[in-house]
Amino acid sequence: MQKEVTIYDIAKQLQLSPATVSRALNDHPAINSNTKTLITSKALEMGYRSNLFASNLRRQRTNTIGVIVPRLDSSFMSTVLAGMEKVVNESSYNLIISQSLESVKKEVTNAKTMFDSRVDGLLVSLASDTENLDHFNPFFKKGIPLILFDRVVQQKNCTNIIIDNLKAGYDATTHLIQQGCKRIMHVSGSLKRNVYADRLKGYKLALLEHGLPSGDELERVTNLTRQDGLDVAAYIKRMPNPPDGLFISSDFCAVSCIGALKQSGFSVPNDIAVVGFNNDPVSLVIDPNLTTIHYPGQEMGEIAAQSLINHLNGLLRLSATNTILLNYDLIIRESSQRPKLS
Amino acid sequence: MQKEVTIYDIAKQLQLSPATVSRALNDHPAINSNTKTLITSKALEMGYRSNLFASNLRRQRTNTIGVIVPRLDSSFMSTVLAGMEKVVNESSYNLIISQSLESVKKEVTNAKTMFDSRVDGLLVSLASDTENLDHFNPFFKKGIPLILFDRVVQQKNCTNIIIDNLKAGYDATTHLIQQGCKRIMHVSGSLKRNVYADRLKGYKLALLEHGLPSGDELERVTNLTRQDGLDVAAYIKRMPNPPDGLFISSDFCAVSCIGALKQSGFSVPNDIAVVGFNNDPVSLVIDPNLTTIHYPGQEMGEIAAQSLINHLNGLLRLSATNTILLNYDLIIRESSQRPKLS
DNA sequence: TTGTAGGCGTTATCAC
DNA sequence: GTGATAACGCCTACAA
Repeated sequence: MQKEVTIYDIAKQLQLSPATVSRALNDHPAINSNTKTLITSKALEMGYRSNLFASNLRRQRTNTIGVIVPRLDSSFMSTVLAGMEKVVNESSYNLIISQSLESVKKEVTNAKTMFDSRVDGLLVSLASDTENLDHFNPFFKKGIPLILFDRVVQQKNCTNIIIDNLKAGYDATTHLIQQGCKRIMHVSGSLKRNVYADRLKGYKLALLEHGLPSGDELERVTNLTRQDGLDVAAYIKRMPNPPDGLFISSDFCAVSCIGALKQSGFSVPNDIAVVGFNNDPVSLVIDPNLTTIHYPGQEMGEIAAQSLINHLNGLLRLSATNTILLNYDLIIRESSQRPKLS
Repeated sequence: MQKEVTIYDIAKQLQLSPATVSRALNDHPAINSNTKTLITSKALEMGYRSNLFASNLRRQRTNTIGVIVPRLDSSFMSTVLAGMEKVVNESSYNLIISQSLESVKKEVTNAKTMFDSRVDGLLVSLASDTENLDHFNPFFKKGIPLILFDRVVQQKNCTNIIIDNLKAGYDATTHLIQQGCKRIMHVSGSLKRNVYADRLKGYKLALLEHGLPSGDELERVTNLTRQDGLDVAAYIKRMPNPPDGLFISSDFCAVSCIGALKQSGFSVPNDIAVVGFNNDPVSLVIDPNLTTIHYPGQEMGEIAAQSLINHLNGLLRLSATNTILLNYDLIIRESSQRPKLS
């Protein structure tokens, strides 16, 4: 365990003061560029690495950003985190990542841990049963910025980064309508979450505009698990008047539902056309390949992290009602394409 | 932005010295238990939270553990990380998580970041193309412990936490043999990684023991992607003498392969019985449900984290050649079950 | 453009 | 069982 090199060691070697070394390493403008290069090369040579803890202690900030997501095991979240990581690495911040596993309780614990770790800011996507942001009050009180992404809640104090889920739901449903569907069912997740509530609204709006039937028996609120997909299929089988179109707010659930529907003798897309959401890799595994909504996780992560960092560096004021909308794509595959009725 | 409460504030209020407060909060044995409760309750009342950075600076350790995984978007990794998180939270350590996205290059960068963050220890699962551990040399030189899990490399200095992949490969293959398969093919991932190399060995061993044919045309080394699954199916279709059993080292790849095989007119399991690996949720989506090997991610994460923490706390010496083996299960589902030939 | 000096909040060492 | 004090390594007024 050799001793760490400090700015004092560099200063001594170069006959300079530690202050100058510190400034040079932080690229302070008032330092002669010659001494600057001298110092940085010496630092490299000596294997110096800056001590974040001393620095953090002194400047009263941690250079750490906390991330709380519902789960890590989705390809979407993985790309979001990759995006955040990219931005954060370039800015010499650190990331602390934790998962709530869709439980408020764990989310509260995570928030507390983040608070105790004194993160400079927080990037959060809410658990499915989170009712409010009370557990983030300590952050608000201290003026620690919080950015919500994907699963958000409208609230002053925090920026939201989302896609237009209402419009996406509308587009998905409209696509089914254009394929000739007359009776379209929607399978949603917890309506506490904007992503699901908004998609449902978009679905309803599309139905309304085209004068198609809607109503409780065509709307299922579930947890969007594999089992829920199976249950929905069973439900459809029991329906006296089953739907000919199905919009499910999650690919994974959609895929398990399609499997069960096929087993029950339904043909997809001919009897029932299906659209999912998220463009999960599993959408390419199922036969027929699943039509779905794709949206850019990497970009969402980058923007969330960048906005937070800009705010922390004083380059951007996150105003109270700031919402950033990203684009999405409807990816049309076999599961929804029906022969044109002419 | 109200001011932070420090041990000085507590000390002043209680007419004690900061030293005593510090000791009490750290549960030092030489402190009167009355003063101890007095101090802790006062600390709570004043909303004190300890400053990790001052503490870290002073004790010369960071209380942070770094984790590098190939990808976050697998249900297996997600449970591993949940396990680590659990242990780490209970021990008041912090976790810094990053993904290499299966690239050595990124893994090297990640390692550097971890080094600069002065993690106390490292938990790593290697990228698919990592050749050696040179990029971890700075850690070895400094005596920073490194634990490898799942995707490991035998090397002095680091503990490995794995399942017996050879035996698992053997068991998977033997299961196919017991189902009556006579010509079994194996689809593997990069043989640089123990997990794939060992499963291949187990597969070969099982074939050898039962006098079944093996050879290059029955062994495919791939990246285990969706496309690789399709390619394998196409390859099988072209084979003059196709296999009647298929052991694929990843569920996701297996599932895409099954899809393509079915499209080519093969029946699974009747023409070809299939076994995957990892018990990914997708194994329950495909029809027929996929037989696979399950192993405990949560436990692997917990053990990895706990071992590291015990080592850091001096409770356990990670000896040079320490390998911890976990159990696994063969989960038999429809994809491999053939009618008994009697 | 560079140097001086004090302090960020803890904890470890040494006293008493 | 408790207190005084000196670091840990860095940054930043302020001075030169």
